[in-house]
Amino acid sequence: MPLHLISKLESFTRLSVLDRQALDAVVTEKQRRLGAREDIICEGDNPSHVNLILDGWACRYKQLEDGRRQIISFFLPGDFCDSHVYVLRAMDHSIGTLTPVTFAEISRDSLSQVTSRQPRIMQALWWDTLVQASIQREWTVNLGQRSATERVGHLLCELFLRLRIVGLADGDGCLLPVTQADLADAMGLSTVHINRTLQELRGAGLIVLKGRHLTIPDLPALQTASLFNPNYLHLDHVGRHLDAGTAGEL
Amino acid sequence: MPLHLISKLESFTRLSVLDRQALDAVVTEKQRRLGAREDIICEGDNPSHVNLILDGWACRYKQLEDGRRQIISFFLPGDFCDSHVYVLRAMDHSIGTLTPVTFAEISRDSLSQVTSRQPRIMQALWWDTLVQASIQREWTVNLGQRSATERVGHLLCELFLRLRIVGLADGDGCLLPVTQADLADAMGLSTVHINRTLQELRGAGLIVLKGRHLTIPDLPALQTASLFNPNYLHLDHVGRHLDAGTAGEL
DNA sequence: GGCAGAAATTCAACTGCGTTAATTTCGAGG
DNA sequence: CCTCGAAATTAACGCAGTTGAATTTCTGCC
Repeated sequence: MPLHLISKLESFTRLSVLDRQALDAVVTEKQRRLGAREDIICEGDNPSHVNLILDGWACRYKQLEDGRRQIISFFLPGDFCDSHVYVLRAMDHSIGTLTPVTFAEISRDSLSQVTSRQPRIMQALWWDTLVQASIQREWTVNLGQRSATERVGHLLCELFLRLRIVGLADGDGCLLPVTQADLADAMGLSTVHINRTLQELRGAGLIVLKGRHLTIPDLPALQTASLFNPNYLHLDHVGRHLDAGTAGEL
Repeated sequence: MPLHLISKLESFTRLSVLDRQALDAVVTEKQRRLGAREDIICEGDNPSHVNLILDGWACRYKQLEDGRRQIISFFLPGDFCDSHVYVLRAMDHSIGTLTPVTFAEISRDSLSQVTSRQPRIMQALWWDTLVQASIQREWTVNLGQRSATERVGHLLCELFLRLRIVGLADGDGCLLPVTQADLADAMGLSTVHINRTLQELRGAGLIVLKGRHLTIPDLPALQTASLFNPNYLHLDHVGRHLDAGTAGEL
């Protein structure tokens, strides 16, 4: 049961075997797979269920009438694309894949059944939802205040830590399966300048980026250079669990 | 009972007399008042209750170590500052007043009691929460893609419409009780450039801004100029209710 | 009505990032 | 191994927005 979601939720609270089984059942119910650069759901659609990314990277994005595109958030394995969307009448943005993606379609009923029967899961999903909102706020700060270098550095710190809690980091590195154009759309910069910025980070020895693999040889250094403060990811519980030696290697 | 929150929620769903009474009780429980430029709650604090703005303007903000400040969102009368914050261990941002503010401190228990007893309220608060998240996403687009003029125009459209659904607009205008420095911190621009931008919008006849009062003589024109699409505010229900002649003038 | 501090406005010099476009490298498929 | 399209890289030039500082206009208060 290699469920990234579980590994993430367990960084917040401990789940019982029953909890895990319940989650597993919900996720197994209906799965879909898409190739890279396809839409999972489009602006204007009427959302009927919740999507959970199981494998691959996706993103939320909006396209302005004149073609400009903003990537609003990245979805990594274990991320929900909007629990509770169905309260709203129509999607105000689209969700698309960046790489080939496997995801679970969870019906409104299944989800509310699990959460009402397993209060731990309810609590954990709440935590996850709040963290996602917090990440969105941090992006506002990132786009509003940070220079290009700080901004990109900050994003790389965030993605690395997020991948780490779902068990997708390898030591001091991780996969970064997106193009520089994608990064540009996310950071509100041009591709040319993203390229310049990455060179600069490489030149300063803060990152090693070859092909689709990112290494951060000195995370604290990159964090400092990017004015990155991890508190917004609310990982405060993680340490304790790892120390207890229970979660961590799921 | 001049509760802006109620007027907002009724733009989403109809509330019963009981619903309204319940909300009123919760809000009356404990109220506080602060002057302008004070903090309601600070980064690092452990949140114990939910705050609801009753009167005045506040904002969410983050301050970087080197002093740069980003306003992450504006809170208008009727806005909740994070339902469910208390799930998290510590605030990752601060909430401060921009004008003198009256707000209600709602305890975790009171809130969960109301929502469990009045499902309509639960549903309406969910809608409100999702709309707030949607606004945060739109700010990401705003900061990432729009030019200074579009960006400021977009913000003014948003604030006007948000004030309108809580009954605080007067025809084609509303109060705008914030300084240009505040707008600058929200838009990721310098005060100098905010000033230039406002001049430009004035020059184009898109806004009239005198003292603390804003008039938008031709809202569709400002919307077009700002690439503003109101769908992200999810007001789709409002029209129907107003047509029915029930809500609107609360 | 006058004073003090805050807010708004204006100016000029400067720069970070965008734009356009050309060139090189990479990766998947034949 | 070769080819083709996508992605990455590089360079030159322009502009939107910044910085710092000075000036003017408000606003609240005595």
